[in-house]
Amino acid sequence: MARNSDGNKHEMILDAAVVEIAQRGFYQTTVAMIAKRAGVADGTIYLYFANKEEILFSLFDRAMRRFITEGNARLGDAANAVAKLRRIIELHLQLVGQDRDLAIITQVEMRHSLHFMNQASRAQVGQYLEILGRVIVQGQKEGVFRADLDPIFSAKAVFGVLDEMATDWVLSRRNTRLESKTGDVTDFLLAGLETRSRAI
Amino acid sequence: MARNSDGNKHEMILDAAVVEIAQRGFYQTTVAMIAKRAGVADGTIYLYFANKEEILFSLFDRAMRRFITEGNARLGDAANAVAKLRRIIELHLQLVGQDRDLAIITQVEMRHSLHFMNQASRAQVGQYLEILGRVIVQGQKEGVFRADLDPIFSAKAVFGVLDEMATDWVLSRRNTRLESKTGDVTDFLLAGLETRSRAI
DNA sequence: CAAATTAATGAATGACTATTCAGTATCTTA
DNA sequence: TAAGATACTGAATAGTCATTCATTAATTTG
Repeated sequence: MARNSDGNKHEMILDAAVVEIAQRGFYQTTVAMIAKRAGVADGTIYLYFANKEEILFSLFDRAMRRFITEGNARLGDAANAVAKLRRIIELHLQLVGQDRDLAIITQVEMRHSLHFMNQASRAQVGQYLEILGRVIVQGQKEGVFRADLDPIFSAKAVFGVLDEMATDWVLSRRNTRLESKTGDVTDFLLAGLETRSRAI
Repeated sequence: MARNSDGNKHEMILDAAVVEIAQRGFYQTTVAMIAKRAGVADGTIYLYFANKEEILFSLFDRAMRRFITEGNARLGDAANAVAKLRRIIELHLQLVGQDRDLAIITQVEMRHSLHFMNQASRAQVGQYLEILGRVIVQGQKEGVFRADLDPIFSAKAVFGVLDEMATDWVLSRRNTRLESKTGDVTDFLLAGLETRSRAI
């Protein structure tokens, strides 16, 4: 047999990897298992990826690219900082909550090594934190966010809350939707960020 | 040779494991490496632990026991909810920030498998979340925390911020102290929790 | 002090699995 | 349609490492 008959094998392998790794974890998943689910021979994996670890890296890349594309597409119009922050929270929970297997990998599997966290993952998270930071600075300029907050710190705090919600959702067996936390999160974070002049 | 000449071997092995696993990650660390650093033979490890994974579990247990002991010892006197929350934040950052190797393990290495996260780790985090939740309920009864917040949600949000600070600290090479974030965190979280009646 | 008991050793085992590569099938081109 | 290129296969390889256990050493007991 030969020749890419149906779909893109690269994609098919990544899709298979998501399912297998989510189920068993990266180290318990063998290359053979991924190959089997993808419907290719073991050796074929190595025509598309240099080694097993690169599958994980590619997985993260693909997810992050989608995340950013989708994000940009849906964030553009938001005018003020509060609207932007609302949108980011909504988007984050929506996108992570969309695919549980992928979420297992980003929230759990991918954090398994300093090496990895430093290399791929944190660089991307860093970009995300920068975007958040800029929104916070904007809000401070608009006078709606407290001026005394360190934007870098605040960005991390926001990310921390979102990330914990995501992890909690992944680990809970219940059949809730992650999106359902959007209101609570927005409420809590805005309370922490906004100036009190508009108080109740 | 024989007979526990110097210290408790169980402890010595765990101490060695912390260093080795922090350096290389759990899967890159061999039992032989741990044995070597602990100054015992490979086989000796198995007189104290059923298998390699149990070393990781025990590590977490020991850390958590210390965390709780220290916590109880230093939390007892705090009277109102705000004081308690301040103390918890301070304590969390102080205890995690005390030992970087251990922090690498709790913040990174330990999160590498759903299996583990479900079993050991999350059960303990659950207890911690309960304590936080109770403090928040107390604050609501005292009238200082917003009554409309879901305590369970709020506890997770608080934990999320603390956990993100810890992870960020572990992954940053800079020589900061984690404790130095105490003020910012307290400030941010109280703003999110407190009623606005006491405004500005 | 001679059994008997306990603690520890570390070389050998056995299982596992990432990766390779010689071979096979399909497709393209001239 | 024959030769060449391309894509894929999957059995074999080679290395790694958790775990075992026969043996040795120290300690205790009678």
